Amino acid sequence: MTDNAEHARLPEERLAKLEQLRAAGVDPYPARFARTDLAAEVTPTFDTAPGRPVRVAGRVVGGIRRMGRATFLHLLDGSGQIQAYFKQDVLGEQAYGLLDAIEAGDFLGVVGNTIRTRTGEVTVQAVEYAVLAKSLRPLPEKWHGLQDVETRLRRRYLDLIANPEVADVFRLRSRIIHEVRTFLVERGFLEVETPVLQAVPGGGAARPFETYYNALDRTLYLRIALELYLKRCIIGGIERVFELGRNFRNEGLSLKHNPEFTMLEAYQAYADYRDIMALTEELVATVAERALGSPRITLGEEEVDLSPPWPRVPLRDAILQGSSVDYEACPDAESLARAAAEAGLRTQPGWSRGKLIDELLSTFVEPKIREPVFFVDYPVELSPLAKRRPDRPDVVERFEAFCGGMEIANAFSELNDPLEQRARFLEQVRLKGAGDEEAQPFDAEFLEALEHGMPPTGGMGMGIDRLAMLLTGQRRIRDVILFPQLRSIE
RNA sequence: GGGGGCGUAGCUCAACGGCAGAGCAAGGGCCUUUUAAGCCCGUGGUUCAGGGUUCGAAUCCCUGCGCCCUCACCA
Repeated sequence: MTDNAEHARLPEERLAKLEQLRAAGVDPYPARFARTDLAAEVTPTFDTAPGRPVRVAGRVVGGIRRMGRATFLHLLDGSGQIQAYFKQDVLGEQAYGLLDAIEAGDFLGVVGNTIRTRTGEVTVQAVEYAVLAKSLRPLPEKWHGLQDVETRLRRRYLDLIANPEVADVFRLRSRIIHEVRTFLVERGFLEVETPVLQAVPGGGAARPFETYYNALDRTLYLRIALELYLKRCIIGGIERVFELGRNFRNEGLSLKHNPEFTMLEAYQAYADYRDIMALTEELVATVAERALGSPRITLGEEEVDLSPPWPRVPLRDAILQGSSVDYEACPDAESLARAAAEAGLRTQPGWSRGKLIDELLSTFVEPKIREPVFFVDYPVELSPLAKRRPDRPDVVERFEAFCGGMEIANAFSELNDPLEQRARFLEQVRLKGAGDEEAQPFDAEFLEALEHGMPPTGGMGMGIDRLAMLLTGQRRIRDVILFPQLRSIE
């Protein structure tokens, strides 16, 4: 639906019910109701204490079964549903009669005793009830639920009410993030918060959102990564540090991309990328175990085991196997572009060697990955912030973790040689000048910090939305983000 | 941005060149253990918006808006 005027109109029948309540002296929006019981807890406690008094509250969902002088309905609260049963001879004619003004969507508080109905459902038989909030708009249809994707996303609250499995996904997402945080804190990591508004949007390769700060009369950018500030923390002596926060990238929407997304970055002094690999696989398996009860997850038809250790595969071997292209046999962009084109990659003129390698990876390798795997030995030109392997200066101490057809983590032994970092930044600046829009900016303040000395450090970034997709079995990133980006309504 | 599909009642969907419909929701009536309650009766429409073709358009054509799929882009 795109017609705002249509939605602005309130159903007159609902307004009439509201007036009916007010005319009877009922406040349709009272400030409080003393709830003592959650819907989901009423049924399991019935057998040990049948007939006990309870006070439940929630939204009226589903159909109201009005049968003359008896009425049944279900209340939905944050824990689940419970049936309530109203009889005229218990409530009295006036209170019972006011149920006429109650509709699906309204919030009710019910005071009563638990009973088991003829069909076996534990139910609260009302002694009294209170209107807690009158709803002025109808809920989506109860049987088919809410199907229209646009409505589900634009008015997610209706989706949450109509489709209980959606609420389950977000409960699980919360649990996953909690377990990630717990895992890191248990291992001595300190959680910090670093600036979202940055003068130099570094730490990754992406186009930033730009904004303007009036008081200082300067352009600022929303961060695209957490990296450079967390390294400042390491330099400052916080030896294990992490941040769970939102990054912003001014790029396209896809099944796996939203312009704002949640990132975990964790840095550990005196660790290298091998230590971080062990940390990463243990983190994912532990979070799955604690949030789902098992390190085994379901991906479509398949079951995938996240338990460590995950295989370590050189990137060159993975691409060779996936595409028959051996990029180490192609030392320059021209020869690699030819080989990639022969393998079926649709190349574009001007792509760098690094770009070609990345395209080979994402086209021929990434989509086929099911079980978790680490790719290692990344070419230095793809990794301006990573340390070189001492025995092989053409590759860096870096890995990316893949699972279920997605990249879920990226990590390296952090480059802590300030002079080399300066040279790498200058190379990025050169690439930017040559038209590479993803090349990273020169960050003089970060370099100055690095010049004060950073201990050997391993660092890792993990896409939390993608981790949530993996562990909740969702195919689309927007299904694990409550309010994903959509085009605006006129 | 390219290609394809879709947009009809509050919701889920029909009608596909010839009177815009059903189920649910909402309204009225009956019903004191229902749970997709049931039975009876009514109500509800700028067919996304604008233009065109036609005797006649929800239907065909064009433009715009939005959503979905897909490709591109996005490590």
